[in-house]
Amino acid sequence: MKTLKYSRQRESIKNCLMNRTDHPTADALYLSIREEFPNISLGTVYRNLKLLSELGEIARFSCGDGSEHFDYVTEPHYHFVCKTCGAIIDLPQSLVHKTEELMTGPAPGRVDSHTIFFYGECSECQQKIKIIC
Amino acid sequence: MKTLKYSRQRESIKNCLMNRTDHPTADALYLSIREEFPNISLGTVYRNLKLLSELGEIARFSCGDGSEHFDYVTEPHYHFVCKTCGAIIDLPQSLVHKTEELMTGPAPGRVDSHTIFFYGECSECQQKIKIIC
DNA sequence: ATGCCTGCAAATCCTTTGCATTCCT
DNA sequence: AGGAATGCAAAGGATTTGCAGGCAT
Repeated sequence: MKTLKYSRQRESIKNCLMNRTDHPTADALYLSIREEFPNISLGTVYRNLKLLSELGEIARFSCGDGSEHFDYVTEPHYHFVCKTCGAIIDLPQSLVHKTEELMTGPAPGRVDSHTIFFYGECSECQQKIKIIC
Repeated sequence: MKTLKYSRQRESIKNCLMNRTDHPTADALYLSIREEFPNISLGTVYRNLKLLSELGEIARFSCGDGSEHFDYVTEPHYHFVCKTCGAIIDLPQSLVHKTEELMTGPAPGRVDSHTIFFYGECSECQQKIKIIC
């Protein structure tokens, strides 16, 4: 079993992630945390995020925008990704159960988990006036 | 409208991708193509894959393993990812229609598309004897 | 005191880009 | 000829890692 020793930095990373619902990247988290710990290093943020996701305390996923995102919510759920502003929004968990029923079908092996990303435009962005270039 | 001038390299990239069902990365494709074009450069492969995916001739996705994968099949379909060997296997298109019905529900905006990744272990890997370290 | 954790910087991996040259049309 | 496309190498962004010193137990 892995031994984890307390560290203020890791504590603050967990807290920061817990208080956000925007699924930040390592760098976004780093920028927030620097307000409390001006000396924290990006490497420490990466190291702890990796550690915590390996322990299953947080979730990690990539939605295709080039960097990894992190989530304090580890229960299975889906995400909506706005192509315009990049927002990542949680979808209700009830969808997961319905989807699981669908794939009890023809999987080429044992399925342990699955993720869904929906891509579109969030309602906020839809309301903005579009400038045609 | 974008003008595309013929090039042997791009032709070979398309052909190579068409003949594979393993959803290669840019680098994997590069290694294959080098057998026919020993002088092709990795940059050219990346440039053409980017171009072709922007034109919608091929599909591009990331499944969380750190690099982008490419697919000659552009019709919507889902993927099964083996956690053990990394294989990426196509799932039947029929699932897509069923899933679309599920999310006509509570999306926080306009949904244009979606992707699903199933993670597990493919039947081949399941059959292999596991060595306990 | 021991060993995990940190900050820093260098290293690595993946992808894009600038430039001079070559290849299509 | 003129404009794309290429090869090469350098640059860029994201993430990991090596190391010496610091902190928790």
